[in-house]
Amino acid sequence: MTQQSTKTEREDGTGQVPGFVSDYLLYLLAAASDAASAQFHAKVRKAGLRVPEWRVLACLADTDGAMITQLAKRALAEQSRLTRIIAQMEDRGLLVRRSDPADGRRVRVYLTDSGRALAAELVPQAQKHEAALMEMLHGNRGAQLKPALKSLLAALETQEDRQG
Amino acid sequence: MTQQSTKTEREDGTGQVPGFVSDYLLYLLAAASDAASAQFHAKVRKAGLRVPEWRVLACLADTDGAMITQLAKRALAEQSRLTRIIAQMEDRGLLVRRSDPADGRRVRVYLTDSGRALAAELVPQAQKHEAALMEMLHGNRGAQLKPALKSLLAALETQEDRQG
DNA sequence: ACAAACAATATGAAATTTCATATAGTTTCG
DNA sequence: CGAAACTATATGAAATTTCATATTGTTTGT
Repeated sequence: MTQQSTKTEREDGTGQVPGFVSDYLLYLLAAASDAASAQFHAKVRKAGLRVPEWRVLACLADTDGAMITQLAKRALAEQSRLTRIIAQMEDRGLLVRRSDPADGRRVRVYLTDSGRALAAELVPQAQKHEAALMEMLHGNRGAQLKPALKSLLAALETQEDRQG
Repeated sequence: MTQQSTKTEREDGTGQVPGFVSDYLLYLLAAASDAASAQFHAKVRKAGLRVPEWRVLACLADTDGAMITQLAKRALAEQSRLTRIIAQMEDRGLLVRRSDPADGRRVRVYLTDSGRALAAELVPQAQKHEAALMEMLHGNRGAQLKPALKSLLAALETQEDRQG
């Protein structure tokens, strides 16, 4: 029996209780996402961006000229929120919006040189941070993490598609 | 440039590009967390709770009488935000706050009968939903997901501890 | 070609979140 | 003991987010 304390609670910060939450998949996902992102997100903020802005930047670095709706999905933000984030980023000169000549409802978003420069600075930092994380998981089950997550995402997308 | 497709874009909703983001661990974690939670969080809202409130409820179902700070960590919310969420939940009669007799700075939070009843309704629903998710991943790499996430969390906590 | 249905983005207004800091209680140590 | 340092929670004020819906543009069916 390692710790059958009669104390009311543990003093280890997270309040390590066995319970439901600690083994609940949605908690593990959210907590892991939070914890894993924390350090890098601090760098993002030092670079003058908030997290959703960084996400937009990264998405655009991958796919310049994306539509608002696509960006919202990819950057995990609700559409009206994304519209305003894009507006702010445009004000700061990181990107420009142009309506799609082929379909006037669509607004396409393009990085400016300044935005591209910022992306060129942050993406490698993100990759470096990711490498450090993977390194940290070495020997453990790190190698299985990404494939498992992709698998989950794929399954969920399939499900979504079936449901409309 | 890497992108030699002549098409302006893909039409599959997520804008499936190879790119950086799609294979980036922090994106996979955040996206998986989001997507996996979506359905259940809809149920939570139908039960009249917002997501952070549900988290608080679940945490308290595990560890009644937790402190604000502990709850904030566990429910993945910033302290001042949690304070206000707790206040709202108290107004709704889901929980009560009592200051710790042993240390007057601490506020301990206890579920009321009403709160406990709600938890007793939602926790099994969460478990059922989780089971469905795990089921969905069957044959895939589902079995490895939780251990991998726990491993990541453990590694990150260790790291945090080292850094203070 | 027209109206209805649909799709993409924008926006007002209320609610929430954040950030910095205030407040209150506790521990440390000279 | 008493002051300084610290810890836990609360709060004001600005900024952001959400929700519902408006606006604008496109497609479909007749």
